[in-house]
This record gives sequence, structure tokens and C-alpha cells, in this order.
Amino acid sequence: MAVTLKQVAKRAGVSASAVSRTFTQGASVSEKTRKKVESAAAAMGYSPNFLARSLTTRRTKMIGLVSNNFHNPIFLEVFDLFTRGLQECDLRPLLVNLTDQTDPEASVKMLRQYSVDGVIVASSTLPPSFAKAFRDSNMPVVHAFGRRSSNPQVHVVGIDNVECGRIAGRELARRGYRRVGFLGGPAIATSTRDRFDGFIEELTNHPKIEVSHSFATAYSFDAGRSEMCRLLAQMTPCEAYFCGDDVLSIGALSAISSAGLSVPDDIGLIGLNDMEMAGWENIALTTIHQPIAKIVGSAIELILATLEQPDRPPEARLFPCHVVERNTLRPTV
Amino acid sequence: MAVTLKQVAKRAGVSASAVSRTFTQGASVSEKTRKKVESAAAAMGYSPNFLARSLTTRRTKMIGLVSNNFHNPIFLEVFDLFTRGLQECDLRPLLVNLTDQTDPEASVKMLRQYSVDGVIVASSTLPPSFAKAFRDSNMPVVHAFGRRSSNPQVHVVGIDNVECGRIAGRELARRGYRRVGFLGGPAIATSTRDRFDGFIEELTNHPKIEVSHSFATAYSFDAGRSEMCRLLAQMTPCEAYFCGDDVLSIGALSAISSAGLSVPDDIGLIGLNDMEMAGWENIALTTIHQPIAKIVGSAIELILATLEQPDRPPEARLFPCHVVERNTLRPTV
DNA sequence: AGTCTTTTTGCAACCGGTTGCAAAAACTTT
DNA sequence: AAAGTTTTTGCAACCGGTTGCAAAAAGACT
Repeated sequence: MAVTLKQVAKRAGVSASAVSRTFTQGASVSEKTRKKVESAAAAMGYSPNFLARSLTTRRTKMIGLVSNNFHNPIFLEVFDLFTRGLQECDLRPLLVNLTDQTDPEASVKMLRQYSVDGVIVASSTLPPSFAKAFRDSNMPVVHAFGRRSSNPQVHVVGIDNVECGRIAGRELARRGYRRVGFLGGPAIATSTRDRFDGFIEELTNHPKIEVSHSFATAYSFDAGRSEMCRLLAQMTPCEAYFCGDDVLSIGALSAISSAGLSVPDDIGLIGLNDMEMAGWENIALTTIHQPIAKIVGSAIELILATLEQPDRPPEARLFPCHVVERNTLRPTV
Repeated sequence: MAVTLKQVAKRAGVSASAVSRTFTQGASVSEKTRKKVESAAAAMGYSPNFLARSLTTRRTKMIGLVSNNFHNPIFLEVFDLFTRGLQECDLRPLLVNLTDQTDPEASVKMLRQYSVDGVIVASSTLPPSFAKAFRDSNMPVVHAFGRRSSNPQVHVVGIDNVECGRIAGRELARRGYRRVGFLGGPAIATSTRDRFDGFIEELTNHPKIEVSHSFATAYSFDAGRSEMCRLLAQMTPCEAYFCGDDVLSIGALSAISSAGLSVPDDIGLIGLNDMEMAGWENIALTTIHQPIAKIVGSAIELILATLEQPDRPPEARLFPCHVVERNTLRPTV
């Protein structure tokens, strides 16, 4: 159906190699034959078949983009940044949605069968072992929003979740809250655990502060809302909560206002991410900013570098985060 | 690097064809050789290279998923549904983010070079001509969330935007509003125009009602917010607005409450989409429900059918929408 | 014009598979 | 056991390209 190299060669009156070389960067073709080939190709609407080419070049310029976060609005931004960034580098994302039903092993096999040049795992909930499975299959891999491990096996780009926990703890302490809570995402998620650990650690420096914790079932509005409803129904809710993610905070916010309470007068909230919505005037969430664009940019940079140099030793790049003050924590005392 | 068919053949002591046939549905291999091949393959960790295979079968099982809506949260849900749905049909989405910078023609060429089996255009703002460019390159294509055309050239799945405009107009009239406005998305978007047309058409049946209109620069929170700010600064804002999309409504909501006005007491709002967020308690937007899952499911069904039967005549599938009442319109008088 | 370099070119093998075809092997039947 | 039928198998060509290599062409220099 499509025009092939041979047809162009015939029409241009040259060999197949000549045509191939015309479309290959830095190959040796005289100006004269290049012209002949180009006009023939243009006339016939020819462009080389990337997949056939990949067979010999061993480069498909496809990158597997694997994620299981299709319910957190921040990931729309993440996908936007990844797809744009990859396109700019002349790479194409083959998107894999890792649901609970899909077998992680199958996705490794699948991406190998499609000969992707590399894999980006974009997830804050998957364990480091998942990314490693790609590495074991000899594919360059970067785990974006992943956890830094003590002996790193794969590239990790993200934030220091433990430090974020500390920042949150410090912020609540600074504002004089005496009874604080951690409202985390799924308890199995690595990011949840780390944020929790940092939060607790920081607050051991403030023995007067009473700390409690609980976990939502997912990183989603509904999960945050229902968990906060549960907490409010208890005897003594905390004075302030650190929510493991903005989307949980917003759910919690909704629960609080439904209960007739007000933020920050009755209850304080601090989130994590600084998603677009956190800045909306009717939400105005005080939160810890996570530099999404930097993380994505750095992940792409790293995958690119690893394509060039496959044996590059695994690297962890963690970006600093900071508090963005809006209206959900009471002023410093 | 990876194990090839030939290596397996050698180890199993059979011809290459035997190996190939073992991995091909419905090919003729005896139970005995199949066993031999399978154990050799398992031992070596072999699985066939899809791209090499595609060269002869002319099927890559890749589908181009093209969109330019990476800022409307509803599209996260759309991508979730598309990726899951395609995966279930053993298809893989090659994601293309069509930004203002990228040349639409280039994306057609690119997807052709990657020999995708078909293309799904998921966009409410792209013109029908865009989808047609794929058709002209002989690829099966479905335009999801697209506009039905008088002489259809490609499959279209979505909603009847004109009818949605009418529904909105009818709803506002029914509630006794006398001065109503249309706050649309980008004026060039086909969906905006259609919703506008239906709205106006319906309200000509109610000559007493005064109608005005304006357009936001994008389908985004910020655009909705700033447009509503502008409207509120005018002499006489309307009593109620039909916003061309929920995300605009939520932006407008924020502008209204910042101005110290209340919804629905001072100003009424009705949106379109019924995105997850519209149901959040602190938003509770009255809106027109768009059946996303049905649209996506139907789009996949249609692309699948067209893969089987490439000359299938173009079809338009439009799903009915209905009002979901929450708290942003005053009660019926 | 003749020789030496450098550039350009086509041949042929290869990338990793699939598939039509005819021969070989395995069953049936008489 | 021979003949007929069906199933299984390997050969070889092909899918649409790339690339090492040696020969041909072009250019540089006496």
C-alpha cells in the first residue's frame, strides 16, 4: 500500500542504498543523486518505515511510559509534560496503564516485544522492584516520582518524601498546633510510608505535640473525603492534618465544610504537590510544592543520557520542596 | 542482545518456520514439535519481536491516540478509559500530544511511519478536517468527542453539542431566569460553536429572555475565572450562565465567590461534562452529564470494527446527555 | 595524460520474523 | 503391503529497510 524505498529507487534511477542514504543522517550521497531521490520521493509521497529501519538500527525511538496513577489530576500535567518533552527529543511514548488487573510482568514482556528504547515508570506508588524488572531485561529505565533506595539499581527522579514529611511536621509545629494528624494515601505506597516516617521523626523533636495517623484507601478525592469524615466522627479530631497529597486534602476540605466546620479556624490542613487546583481561589490550599516540571525534565534528560550510554551507573536526583502558604493553616502564633 | 527465533530453532532442533508457527495462532504444528519449541523458548526466555512480525503481517497492534486536551481534567479520565480499553483488546496506544507548536501534518506522517493500525483522535476542539487527514493517508480513524458533519468522512463518536446547548437553554428558561449568558470555550472550537448555536436556538423560543455571550480563551479553570471576572465588572451581569464546560464553570464559580457573590442566590451556573470534580461537595455543580465511558467504549469498538473491515462507511454515534441537578441553579419557580 | 586520493555507488548480506509451496511423514483405507 | 489422504515440515522468498565492502567515478596533483 505505502510507497517503499525500492519503488523510489526505481523511479529515481538509482540503487536502493542511494535512497536509504538520502534519508539517513550523515550518510555519503552526492548532491546530484540526493536531488534525484528527493524529487522522486516527494512525487510519490515516500517516507521511510521506522519499524523496518529499527530492525537494523536497533533503535525504535519509542519509550514505554508506564503509570498506574490515572486518578490523580496531577498526572494529567505529568503526562502533558512527558509527551511534550519526549516529542521534542524525537521520541514517542507508548503508554501503559498499569491497573490492578494487569500483570506487571506482562508489561515488561510487552515493552520488550515492541523493542522500546527505554522505559519511564511514572508512579509514586509502585515499588522500586517494579522498575528494576525492566532493568533486568536490559532496558534503560528511569523511575520518576519513585523512591530513592539505599543501593540504587535504577535511575530515580523525584523528591525526598521523608524530608517532605519533616517539612510538614515542622510547619505544623511552628504554627503552634498541639494535636496533629497524618492523613496518608494507601499504606502500601512507598511515598506514603516515607512521608509518614519524616513527619513522625520531626515531631519527636516536639514531645508536647500529640500525633496520630490514618490512611486513605487511594490517592483520590473520595478516599480523602471519606477518611476525613471518619476522623471527624471520632471523639477528638486533631487541630491540623498533614495530607499525603493535595487531592486528599481537597477531599478532606470538602468533608470538613460539610460537617459545618471551617478551615483554618476549626481545623488546619497542609497538602503536598501544589497541583494547579490547590491555587484556585475557592480552595486556596496551603501545601508543599513538588517541582513536577523539573522532575519530568530531569527524567527525560536521564533516559536520553542512558540511551547514549547504557551502562551509566544508576543515579538518584531528588529535588527540594517548599511550603506554599495559602489559606488552610492558621497564622504563626 | 535479545534471543531470536533462529537461536530457538537451533536449540530445539527444528526449522525456523516451526518456531514461528508455534507462536502463531492457528498455524499447523504437531504437538511434539510444539513442546520442543516451547521448552527451548522458555529456557532461553524467547518471545517474538512484534515489530519484525509486523513487517510481514502488516499489523502492529499499535493505535495512535492523538489529543490536544491536556489541561482539562476530564481527559485524565478519558486517557484512563482509552488505555485500559485498548489494552483489553490487545492494542497499544502511541500517545501524541498535539500542541500549538506541533504541526498537525507531521503527526500524520509520524504515525504512518510507525505503521499504526489505526488512529483515535480524542478532542473536542479539533476540526473534522484534522481527522480526515489520517483517513486520506488510508488509516482507519475515529474522532472521539468530535463534531458530526453533514457529509461524514470519518467515524465520529460523541454527543450532540447543539442539543446540549438546547438542553441548557431550556433548563435556564424553566427556572425563570430572565437574563442569561453563554460563557463558552475558545470561539474556534467546533464544540463551542455547536453548544452556542443550540443555546441561542432554544432561547429564541423565549423572546422575553435576554441573551448575551462571550468566550474564554481555553477550556481551563483560569480562562473561566478571568472571563467571569470580566463579566462581573460590567454594568449588568446575567442572572445565570451556561458554561461550555465544567472546568470553565468551576473557574467562574471561583470568580463569583471572590467577588463576594453567592451561587445560586446571586448568580446561577450550569456546566457541561459532569466531571468527577463537579460532584465534590464543595463544588456541587449543576451540569449536563456527558457519558464519557460510553463514548470511549464506542470509539474503541468502532476502531476495532474498522480494522476488520477497512472500507466500512463512516458512522456517527452520538449519545444523549441529561442534566444532573446539584446546587448551582436556583430551584424551579 | 597518467597516477594517487577521495568520494560516491551498487552489490549482497543482514535485521527478525512470516508464509506459499512442495516434499516428507503420519495416518487411513482397501 | 500398496495406495490414497491428511497433517506436518523445511526451503526459500519476502516484508522494508541498513550497511560493510570493493569497485567505479570524480577530483587533485605531477
